[in-house]
Amino acid sequence: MTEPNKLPRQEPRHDLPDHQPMAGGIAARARAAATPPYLAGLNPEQREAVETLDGPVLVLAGAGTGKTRVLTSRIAHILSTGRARPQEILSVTFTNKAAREMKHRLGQMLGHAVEGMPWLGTFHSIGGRILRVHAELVQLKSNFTVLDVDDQIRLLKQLLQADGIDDKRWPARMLAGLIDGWKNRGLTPSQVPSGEAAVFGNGRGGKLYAAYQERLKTLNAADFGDLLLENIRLFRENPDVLRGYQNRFKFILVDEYQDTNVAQYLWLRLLSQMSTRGNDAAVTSPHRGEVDMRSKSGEGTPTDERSPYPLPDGEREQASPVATPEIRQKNICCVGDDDQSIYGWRGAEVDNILRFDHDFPGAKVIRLERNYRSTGHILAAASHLIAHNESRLGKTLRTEDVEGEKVTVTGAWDSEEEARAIGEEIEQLQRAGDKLNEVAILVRASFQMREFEDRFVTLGLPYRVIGGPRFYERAEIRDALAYLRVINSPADDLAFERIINVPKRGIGDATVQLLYDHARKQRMSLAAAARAIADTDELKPKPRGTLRGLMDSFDRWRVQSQAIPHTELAEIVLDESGYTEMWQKDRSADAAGRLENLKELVRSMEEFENLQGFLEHIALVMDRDGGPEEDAVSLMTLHSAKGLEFNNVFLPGWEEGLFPHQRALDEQGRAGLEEERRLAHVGITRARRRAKLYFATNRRIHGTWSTTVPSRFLDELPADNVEITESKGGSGWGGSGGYGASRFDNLEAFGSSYSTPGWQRAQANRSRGGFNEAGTPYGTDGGSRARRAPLTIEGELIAKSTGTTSDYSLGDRVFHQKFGYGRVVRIDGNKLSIAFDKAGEKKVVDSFVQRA
DNA sequence: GGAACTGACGTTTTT
DNA sequence: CGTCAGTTCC
Repeated sequence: MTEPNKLPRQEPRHDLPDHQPMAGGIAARARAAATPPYLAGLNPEQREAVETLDGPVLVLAGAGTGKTRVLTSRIAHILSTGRARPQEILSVTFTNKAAREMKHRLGQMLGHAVEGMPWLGTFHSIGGRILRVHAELVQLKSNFTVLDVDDQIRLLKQLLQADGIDDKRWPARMLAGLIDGWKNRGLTPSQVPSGEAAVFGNGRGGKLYAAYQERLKTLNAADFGDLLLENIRLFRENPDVLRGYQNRFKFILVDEYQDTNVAQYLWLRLLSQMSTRGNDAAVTSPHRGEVDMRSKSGEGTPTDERSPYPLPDGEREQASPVATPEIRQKNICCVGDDDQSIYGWRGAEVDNILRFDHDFPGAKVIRLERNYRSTGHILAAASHLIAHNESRLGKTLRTEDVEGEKVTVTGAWDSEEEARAIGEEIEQLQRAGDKLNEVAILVRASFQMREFEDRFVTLGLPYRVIGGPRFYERAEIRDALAYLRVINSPADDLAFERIINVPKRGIGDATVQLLYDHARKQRMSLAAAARAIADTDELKPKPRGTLRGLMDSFDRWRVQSQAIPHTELAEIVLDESGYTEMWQKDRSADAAGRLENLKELVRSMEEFENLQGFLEHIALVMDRDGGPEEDAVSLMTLHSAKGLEFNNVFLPGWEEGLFPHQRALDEQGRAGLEEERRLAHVGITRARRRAKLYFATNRRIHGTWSTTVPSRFLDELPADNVEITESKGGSGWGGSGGYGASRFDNLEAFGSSYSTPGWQRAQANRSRGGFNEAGTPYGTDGGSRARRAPLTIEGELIAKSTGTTSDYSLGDRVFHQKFGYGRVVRIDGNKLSIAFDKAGEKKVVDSFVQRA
């Protein structure tokens, strides 16, 4: 497993000599005659998916059916039958995590490291690699910078300003979103439909996109979308280059195919065609039929009108709906599950997987339907639910596991009670000996997490939040990287601008503006302008001196960078720039974590040969993950739960408007609803032994309490596999509603089942137009016991055991990793009530705070 | 350069 | 209602 917060190893270079001499065909075949170990234990479908090497293959792998196993076994099979050498296999995933997992498992399977699999990686890292080799063909240099979202937006802001566009009315963020969307769909500036380009900035959207692209070239930079889009352009404009890659890759494997966007599809399409000499068939566009699967329901929501593939002009097929047979498809194998496509809102096209056999004629479709994860009731519930979707290829998951416990549905009065009930159930599981690591709470929206965090802090129940900002998105990491970028590439204006006054050194907006003007006039980089200005008297002495000092520092660092190891350089830079000091002085709650992150950054640099190599990979390859494996409940969104599994899964918030989310319904109509339903399906199928669903009758939305209606998804569950239970949190919701068509779907039906004092009290509160937290003291406080396990968020400690018993007294000033500073206002055993300066009053177990 | 105020916003998130 | 970013004011 990866070490906590470690970067993955540097991707092996693709020009390594073959270190693994492949056996010739005969020997390999002889060896394959006996069942090789990697095939043993596969079920017939899995085996077929592994052994069908020729032609396009789509493996529809339902949740828990051994998807990764099939992929890795297939690679092992290709290698050991001698059909291809490691460097002839292109294997793409979406996330670094998935890529790492595959490398890891492949290594285990083959019994040695997979250094020889240079083309196993994410779409973006592979696209980026190819782009670096041929950078000059797309007007870049091979050391181009990969911009993160923040850089992107700052760049766009500059363009908007230069164009005199009010960025209140037309925010840069919005334009970034549009451009991203266009790139996801494989559209270069000239290919964006004019109507769409017009929606931004009074018709200037398209021009801005073009200007942005141009500016990127000047800066020798590419954004994430470019890594694919420019790759596609590279292939289209340079058939010989494309042919080289087509020849190289004998086999293509794609993971999570249901999440591919149009650009990724186009890229795969280009690479998967057999290279054809002397005719450009190989570089023509993909072939798409006219049938839109989504239209089959005849539902007329306007959102369904959007064309499934707005291909650029000249790319559209005239009449032939099917790919010309002369274009032979390579051995491409896509693995995915249409029922787990949950990234449509981000450009993923479920249609890619739904139309696979159309796009890749003659494709063999193999269904993996045997689930090795969940018990019978859970699987039945999930299957029944997802069967309500129309746009799906259809699979029937089955298990040979026991029936197990039924899926439970529990109603709670409000979200607070929901959290309390779940907290208690978790404690009960814990008492019964279950590991907290085997417990997950999966929420639809991250705001739901808060209630659980508060509750767990009170209970002293260790938890960790999965997701949130990635390592390289953190301000301190980007700042540090910016320094290194400027050293590496003095013309990196974006990086220079980022740190010119970080830490604060008295170079204000006025100075920066002056630099800008000068840079533009003289057509030079900002850093060059800074140097020039520092030699004139355009600036007051103070900023002038500071600026000169900064430039001198960069000169010095740049000289040093030639002589000393890059990790050492990084330490020197962080130290001499005053950056480390800035955080050391900072008294805020997360300063310590930031310093820790900086250390981790430096440590991670060791994995790379030099600064340049580090910078080239960092934007693409760096991610969170790992973290100490203390026993703790996992708290995350449904989206980030994909691919994970737990014995016990709690699914709160199953209410109309929240889940399915109103916005998905409003903006995407039926397609949106179906994606939400897939999300529900993903959620339930994460569970091995227990899946527990909850809904709250009242939830605070945007500050005001509103009454909610249980999710329609609850009604779509099969009665036989579901048990309706009473909330253990107190007032509870009686299960008297019974089964049938409207178990949950109308408020009266279950509202009437309330008869507890709690409900009445709340009812009274509601008639007053709302009620506060103190007004809803339902149930009892869960058994609170101090636990000594440290808490982590993404590997950062948020609470540490002090090892001492409660010896705080009233009025003590304390510090809490999550809530910051506060004062003890009440003591109840080992539980303290603390009035936090920022977070308000909270009950906290004493071991979670330290003296300030 | 930092505190204090104001206004907008309030799903999901990888690379 | 609460947060956060952006702005203003000292």
